[in-house]
Amino acid sequence: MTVIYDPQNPLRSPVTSADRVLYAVQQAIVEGDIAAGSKLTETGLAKQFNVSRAPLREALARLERCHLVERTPNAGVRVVTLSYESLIALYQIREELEGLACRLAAEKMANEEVDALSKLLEQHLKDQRVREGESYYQEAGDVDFHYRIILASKNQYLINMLCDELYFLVRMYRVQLGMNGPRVSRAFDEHKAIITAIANRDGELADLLMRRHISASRKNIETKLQAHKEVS
Amino acid sequence: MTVIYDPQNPLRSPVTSADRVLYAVQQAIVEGDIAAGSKLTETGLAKQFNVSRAPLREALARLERCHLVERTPNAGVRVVTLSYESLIALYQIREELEGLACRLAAEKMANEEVDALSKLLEQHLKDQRVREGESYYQEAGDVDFHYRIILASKNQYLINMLCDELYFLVRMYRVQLGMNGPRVSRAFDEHKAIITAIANRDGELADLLMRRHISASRKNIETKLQAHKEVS
DNA sequence: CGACAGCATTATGTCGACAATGTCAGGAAT
DNA sequence: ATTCCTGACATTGTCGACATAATGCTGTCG
Repeated sequence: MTVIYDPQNPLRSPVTSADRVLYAVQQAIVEGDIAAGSKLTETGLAKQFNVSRAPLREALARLERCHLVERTPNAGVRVVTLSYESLIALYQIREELEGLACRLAAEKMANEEVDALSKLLEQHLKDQRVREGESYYQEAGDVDFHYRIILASKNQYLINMLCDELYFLVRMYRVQLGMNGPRVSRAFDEHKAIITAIANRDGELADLLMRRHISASRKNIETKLQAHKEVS
Repeated sequence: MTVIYDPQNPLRSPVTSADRVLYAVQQAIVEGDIAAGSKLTETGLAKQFNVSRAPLREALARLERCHLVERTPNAGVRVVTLSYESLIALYQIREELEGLACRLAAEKMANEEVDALSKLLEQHLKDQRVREGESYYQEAGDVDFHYRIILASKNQYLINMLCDELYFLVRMYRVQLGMNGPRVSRAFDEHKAIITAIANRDGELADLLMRRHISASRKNIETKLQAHKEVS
């Protein structure tokens, strides 16, 4: 299985042309450089990236896998549009799966890993760039935290579904709606509580806290999305 | 998004060569005609199905998506092998996601849909072929029941993940380990209880019952897998 | 006898071209 | 004026061939 987020390959160095194109287009979609809802033509993208349509089609297929584009047979692919319904649907699943991930992590994480994660969090708290609310670092820190717990679950399907199939979409919502508000410090406290639960090997509590954390995050995005819709 | 199990297209009529090949290979893997763990070569399969490698590669990519094969860059694809760890991992996720599906179905299913599902179940109970334990019909009936609930959740990501990405693997375990034992009647009772909970709009209970139902199913398969391993 | 290096073979990755399908604008008929 | 048909255009689906990387064999060396 091609794991897009490969713990052995965190920098995602492309081994093939299709990888290169995938990473580029993926980022462009997530960050809004390619507008949501716009149509992607194979020939156009192929020219743009100086590759033939074969690797490009593979890249599109993999974009479809992570729900960033939708394909209709004989018609083409279109970048997904952000909507209230999709956001809710996405976060409902995140609650379940990341809750499970927490429960499993509480069982399987080595003490050293827990310490490392705890240190990572402290480091992010001290990091000036985070405190100044620079969106990118904050985003990266949060994603890193969630990724580590998911990976610690050691459940291959769970890892694949969350890191490869859902998280790009999560990031798309957060980036495009500009999630850099006052939730930062509260999120840190929530992260801290989750780690503590995991350290205490209290899977049930870790599960509950993660669900609440994600639920709070969802509510936060909901308000932004509301504002976003009112503008457009 | 290409929904492999399309409620509008339950017979999965192939619209493209890639579809045709996909359906054929998918079934062959699920039913064990292509052995678990065996290597699939693009050229070989292309000749076998009288198509070029382009649509075949797409079919393989989609097989990868539903976790039936694993691809290593520049090395090829290999049919997955059944293992205890994978089975557990798979069912852990099913418990969470199908539990969620039940909860959502209890909210969103129309009364008519609940009645229809209830009737479907009664019909399966009466069906002679099911009572005689013919594996295929029993399998189909169970899958149908679960599919309907998942579809009733109206959560696109949930539907996609369960019906398109996980259920072929679930079926692979069941078919290849010969799940046609005495669990049938108990499963029917469990299904019945789930429908009742949904009819009563008790999402919490439906969730719990579905989790237990899947857990029981897992334990049932675990014993078969154990026997399977001891033989081989 | 075992291990390693080099080569031949095979399979995957990529390419450009053709075929089939969908899209859209313009005109004819109602 | 609106609807339907028609045909040209654009885009996707498929093909065969070439480039490149992995696999397996063979012969040689330790």
